[in-house]
Amino acid sequence: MSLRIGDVAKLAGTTPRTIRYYEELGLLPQAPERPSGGHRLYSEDEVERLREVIRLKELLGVTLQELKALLAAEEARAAVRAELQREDVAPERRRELLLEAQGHIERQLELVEHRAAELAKLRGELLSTRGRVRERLRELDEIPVSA
Amino acid sequence: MSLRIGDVAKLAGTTPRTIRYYEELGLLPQAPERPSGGHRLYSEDEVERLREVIRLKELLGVTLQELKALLAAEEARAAVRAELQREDVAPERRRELLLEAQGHIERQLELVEHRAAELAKLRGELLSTRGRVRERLRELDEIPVSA
DNA sequence: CCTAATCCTTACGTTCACGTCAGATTCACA
DNA sequence: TGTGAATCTGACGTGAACGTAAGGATTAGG
Repeated sequence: MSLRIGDVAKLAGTTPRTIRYYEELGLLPQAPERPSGGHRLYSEDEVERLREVIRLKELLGVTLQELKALLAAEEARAAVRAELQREDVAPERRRELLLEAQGHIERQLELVEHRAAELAKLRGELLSTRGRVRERLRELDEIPVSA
Repeated sequence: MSLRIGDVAKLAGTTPRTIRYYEELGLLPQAPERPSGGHRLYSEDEVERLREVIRLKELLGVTLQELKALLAAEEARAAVRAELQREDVAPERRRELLLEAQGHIERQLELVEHRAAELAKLRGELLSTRGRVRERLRELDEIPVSA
């Protein structure tokens, strides 16, 4: 049910130190739960969140500070989810939250699509180069046959 | 015709220090040309090469050491191009060079395609999340109309 | 040919993203 | 209830990827 920092680290493929560091930077909520002992306790959701942070970091190649800015999105969405759970939210407020979340998603999408496009371009170049190399190899193979 | 290190840096959007650093690591040929003065002189080709290094670094998110290994590909291809220019290369040697180049390209492709796939996945997730948010916004818009 | 701009090497400094160690505290469990 | 394992908070260490400063040589332009 509740995981300790070491468990979370293993589940997410990282280390306790990294988790504390991310918390210190504000990439993770400042202290999910701290029973009287002072030890951090996490839920499965926190593991997911951490996995997502790591994934974004690797895929987008941004600094942790930039990532923190981007992750305002996640927090906003978490807030939205939490607030939207209750049915008694004023439609106006609902709209506000959703629009904010949408903006953040849009920013992430732009970043992702930009990188995806660059990668696709690179991939295309590599493919055509490989094609040329293959052709030359075929040419080499044909000569001895015709000779 | 021949560019100095500062020109190359500007053209490639980096600094002289970085160029020297890359040369030191072996990412760039150890010293394109050094007339009696000792100053480095580059050609347009070197600028392209440097741009490519920077591009790969950013897109693949690898360390400079890993990148150096990957760039053995470029050097092999450069060698191939140089050697294939001359028509008097033994077909056997030709084949050898081409196969080597092919192997390097294959490695780059694997890396690129892996990252591209991950990015595509992330993009898909973001798109579907955006879709859901949009839907909820539409729902919000409809209620006042029916009321 | 003279001078400001650029370049050289060497070497120390810096930022990021953690690793690692110390000393004390807390937790799991036999 | 004791005890070994895990966690806590500092604090210092580290590797990667450069930045920056010093002191001297070189080059470009008027």
